[in-house]
Amino acid sequence: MATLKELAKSLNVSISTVSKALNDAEDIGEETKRRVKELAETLDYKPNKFALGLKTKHSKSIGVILPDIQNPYFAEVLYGIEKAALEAGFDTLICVSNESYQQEVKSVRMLTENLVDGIIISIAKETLNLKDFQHLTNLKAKKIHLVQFDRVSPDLACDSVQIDDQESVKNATNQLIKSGKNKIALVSGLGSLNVAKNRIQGYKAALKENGISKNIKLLEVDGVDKTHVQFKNFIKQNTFDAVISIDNKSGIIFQNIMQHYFPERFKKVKIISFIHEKDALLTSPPLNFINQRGAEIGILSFNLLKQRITEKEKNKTIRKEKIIASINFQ
Amino acid sequence: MATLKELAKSLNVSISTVSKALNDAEDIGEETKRRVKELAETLDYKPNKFALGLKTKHSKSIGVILPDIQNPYFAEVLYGIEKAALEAGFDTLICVSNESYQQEVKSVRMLTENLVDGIIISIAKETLNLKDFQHLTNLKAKKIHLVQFDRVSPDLACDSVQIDDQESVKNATNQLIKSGKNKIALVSGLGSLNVAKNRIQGYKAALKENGISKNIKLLEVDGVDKTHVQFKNFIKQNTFDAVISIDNKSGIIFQNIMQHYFPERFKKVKIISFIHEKDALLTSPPLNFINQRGAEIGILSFNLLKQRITEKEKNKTIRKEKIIASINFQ
DNA sequence: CTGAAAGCGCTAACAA
DNA sequence: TTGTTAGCGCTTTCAG
Repeated sequence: MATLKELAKSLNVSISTVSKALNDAEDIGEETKRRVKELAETLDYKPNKFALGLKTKHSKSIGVILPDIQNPYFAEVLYGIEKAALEAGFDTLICVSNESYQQEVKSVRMLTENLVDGIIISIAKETLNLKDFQHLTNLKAKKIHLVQFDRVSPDLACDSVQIDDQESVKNATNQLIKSGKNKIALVSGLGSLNVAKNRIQGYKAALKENGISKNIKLLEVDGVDKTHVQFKNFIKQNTFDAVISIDNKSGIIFQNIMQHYFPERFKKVKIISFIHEKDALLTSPPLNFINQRGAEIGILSFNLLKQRITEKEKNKTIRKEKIIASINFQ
Repeated sequence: MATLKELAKSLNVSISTVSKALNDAEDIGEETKRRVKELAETLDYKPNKFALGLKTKHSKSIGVILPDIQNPYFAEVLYGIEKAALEAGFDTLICVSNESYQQEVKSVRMLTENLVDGIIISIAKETLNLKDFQHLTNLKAKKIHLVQFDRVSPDLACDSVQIDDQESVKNATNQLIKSGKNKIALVSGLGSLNVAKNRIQGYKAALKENGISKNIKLLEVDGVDKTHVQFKNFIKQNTFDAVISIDNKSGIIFQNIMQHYFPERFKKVKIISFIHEKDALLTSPPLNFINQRGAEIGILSFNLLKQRITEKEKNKTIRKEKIIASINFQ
């Protein structure tokens, strides 16, 4: 790897001249700049990140902490973040908390040691339950900016991006009602997450608006892996003409179980689910879906973070972006 | 963050003494070491990575390049790698190539600039087709070690870890045959990947061994997103009593389409699929699955890499690990 | 056994 | 307009 020193020697100028030329300093002659930049280009000069970090105390990189990389929604958000970060010339360090508080603390620590300029996080379930956010509030003192998405804690004073869960589910429910359904069940595999509460509220609000609150039917589980029997019993014991699934798996499972055990009843049921467009094609017929717009959320999160990183004046106003999900009936 | 300088001042010794004490150098008194370490502990001293990297030219970190983070198999391998790396005190930088050659080249470059000690990669489809591995062969000159997994190119002289695809599918096929099936179809969404070729070979080998080569039935597509119609036609036009899916989606889709359009025929068909245990529960009844043992592959890959990084004598022998998949009938 | 000093590659006063 | 220099935090050689 070429260094400033080598460039300087080749061009018979000083190291600082080269440095300044590459950084387009005011006080360097145009001709010199041209020569320096040309040689830098041909030698494929890249500044040494370690020297830079040591000097400047920041790294032009950001950290991302995801609760679960296996969830395609998070993977999609990550895609958006990386894309935006790459374009802006930032490296991205990715950590996965696996929903664990301890792991999240470790991740924050690792990112801090790597002098990231900011962190984008969706908080782990365990952390949310513990309500212990010290590892995150500490970041302010270290001048590391923080943006939350999706799993947003109101206790944290920082920018955030999320789907308007309540409004989105209310919309979806209303659409089902308009299409003639009035016995709508809701299935959740999200446990006690706030996200779940908001989505369920949206569902209830829609039923209430339409005067069918008595038809509320909820199936709530925490994780869907071993819940086939619960699903089957729920189907057996309840009548419904539509189902809303508010996580990324229960809709698929629900449809498949129903099709398998209750094929006749299934024909009259409309299911809509919070899943990725691609996963909607895993079932036959394909599932209707609520698009969480992960990539957009990722891009938006990065842009908020970048603004904080680059703005000189501290702007105290906290930005809370809410996106409405789009709803797709197949 | 505490620095050596601060420790030195507090203890009234020189910076170099502190440095040596923390690194357990031979020539420092036991008592001094104890005092230094104690203070370092209480002040939570962590060496500055940038200073270290600048000095030593390596970073105690590794890079991982995955073709697709949305594939739960890769996510699981990543989990294994991170776990092993964390225990060994290495940071992990993760890149996603999205199956793109250009992105892969960029990722290698980024990792190189970050002075990773080694890279674990599963090569992008596009790169494999282009057969252009220069960005990877270059790594040797930079003393960055390389380990491949899963998508292994024989053109690259480096350690590798993979499922024994041929043997694994042969096993699975034989088990189906033993259970009385003899019209076994194979479905692939993997396009022209080597992995697919090997798996198909295993399937053919098993049929041949059992004298039923005439029953070969293949459905090959590249990506499964918009192939419902192809799947349906295939089912309509062929008779089979079992199906092997060699990617992480086609099995699920196949079962669901069959259950939807051909429920009677479906009852007599046994399906086995290359998917994660959790995804096996997306369908009803659950899918039989071939366990690719992603976490183990991740751990093994990291351990190979770590050996290369830490060994002083260059060992020229290339290690090619092959793991046999386990097969789970539900 | 301990310390002084050089240097990794870079930036940014300050001098010329 | 360009160059000199100090210093970021660390390791390591060499001197004491």
